[in-house]
Amino acid sequence: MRERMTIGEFSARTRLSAKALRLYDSLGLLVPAEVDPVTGYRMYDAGQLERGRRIGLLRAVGMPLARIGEVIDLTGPAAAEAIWRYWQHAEVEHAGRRSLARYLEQIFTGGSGRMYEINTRETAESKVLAIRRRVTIAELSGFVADSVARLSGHLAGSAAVEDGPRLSIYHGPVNEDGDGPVEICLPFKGSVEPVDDLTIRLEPAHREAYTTVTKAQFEYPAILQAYHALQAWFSEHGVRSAGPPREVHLVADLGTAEDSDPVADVAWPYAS
Amino acid sequence: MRERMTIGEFSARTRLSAKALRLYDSLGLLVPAEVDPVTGYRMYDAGQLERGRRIGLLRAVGMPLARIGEVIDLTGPAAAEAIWRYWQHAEVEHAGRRSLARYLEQIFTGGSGRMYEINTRETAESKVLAIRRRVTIAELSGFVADSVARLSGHLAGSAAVEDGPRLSIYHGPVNEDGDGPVEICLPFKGSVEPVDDLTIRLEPAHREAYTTVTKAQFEYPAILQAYHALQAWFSEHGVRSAGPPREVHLVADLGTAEDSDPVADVAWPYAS
DNA sequence: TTGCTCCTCACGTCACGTGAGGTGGC
DNA sequence: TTGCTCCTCACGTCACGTGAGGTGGC
Repeated sequence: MRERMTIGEFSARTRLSAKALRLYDSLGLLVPAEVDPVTGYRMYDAGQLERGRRIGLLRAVGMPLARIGEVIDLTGPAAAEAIWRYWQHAEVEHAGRRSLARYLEQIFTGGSGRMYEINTRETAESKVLAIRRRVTIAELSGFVADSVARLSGHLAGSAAVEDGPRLSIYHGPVNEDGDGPVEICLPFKGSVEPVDDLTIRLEPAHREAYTTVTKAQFEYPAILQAYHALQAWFSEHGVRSAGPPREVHLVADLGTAEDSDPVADVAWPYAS
Repeated sequence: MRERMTIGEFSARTRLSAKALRLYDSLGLLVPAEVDPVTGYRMYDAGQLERGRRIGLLRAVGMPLARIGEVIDLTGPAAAEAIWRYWQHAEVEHAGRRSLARYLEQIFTGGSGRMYEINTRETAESKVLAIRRRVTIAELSGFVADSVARLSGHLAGSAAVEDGPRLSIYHGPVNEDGDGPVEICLPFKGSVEPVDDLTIRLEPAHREAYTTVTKAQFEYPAILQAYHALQAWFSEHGVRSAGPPREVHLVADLGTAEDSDPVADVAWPYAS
């Protein structure tokens, strides 16, 4: 005979609340071994205790229920990799927040915040091959990589050649769960036909302020520091932004860069 | 003349959404310089941009709006300390999650999980002076410290003496935002009068399984590992818990302990 | 007059906690 | 028969996003 228990006992033995258990049931994440069709009473099997406890531990690590649903039935190396990947993401986010927290201490104590050196330059008008989409933070790095590959692939099969560093232009705010239109641009010389959602346009000449960031400073949310430093610089110098901010890619492949390597300029067009 | 702008422009220049700005207004966190009494249009002052940006940065660090409300008007060392304290808390939490994530990789890959050595022992019946309350995770360490001070203070002024290590007994689950009754107990010899919410009771003799944890393993959520290891041990040995789990304090002052110092036994009474 | 921006509800998200009001099992 | 446990709504929390339906300003 298998050992059966009510939700109350199962709750005590897994340290999950009854409310949480009912939710996991309705989501199909942890379904009682038996539900009385008349009373609706849930009966759990002793063999389900370990699954319940694992769900509780994964929640304590911060994993959302949907993700837990994908992970909970894995075993062996597949399970280890899924958890490791989730955790690496959490580590990167945490490192970004740490960097921002330090920067905030600087700002609030009135430290002149000279952690970012700001320079200015003129850019010339250029033709760009571009793709634009609304993405969330989580999709961003994948979108940039895919887009660069598609755009440079298309250029390679044409009568045009790349001419200048690649750009990510942020037409709206991109943060935790909000999304904004992001445009990836490859400046080129020669001529190229538009195809599918790839467009061709002129990026106008302008004056911009910029600061160079390292790979560690380039991840969200640490990257916000650079934006803030540029905005502060605008205020100090009595100028105003004159277009969406952009990231100017200094390296082709982020994967091979060290945390302390400069990988991009964060640049913002401005006018008096 | 001060420079005034609509919510749309203020939104673009702070990269905060209009929805967020309306929320901050209603919370009194960032109130527009002027609101048209007829149309309800919000007009912001250029001088408010920096405040808006700081709120955005603090949100990106993960600080809740209520906390931001307490911090945003601070300057100098007071501001630095407030941010630092918040961040230290985040660091401790993150370290706990990291430890849990490693443990989960172990469990899921079927690693026998021998990260915690489990032993058993018999405990004798003892008189305890105790205080019990429902607390959340955030209040827990303060509650333990205060309670120990109150209980030992009361014992010091009586005809009794402490007799054995101090206990924290968890009568219900304590986690992120849920709370469970927690009881702090000081075993003693002699006699003592109950006062206010301090009670005197017998802690019964029992057999318990236990594992010793270091200071690093003692913080939530890393501490969940020890509980899980004990539960797994129960399953392996075909026994059942016979009372609420407890933490047996091995050191008087956590503050002076190193991360790798053993500071407590996590113990759980059981029966066949 | 036509877009564009702004306004205020109201509902959705996520993972539950907390009653309310009612019933089953010992 | 009396508590205790269990059940299902329904609403609250947090920090917004996303329409719906309506209006102001150029």
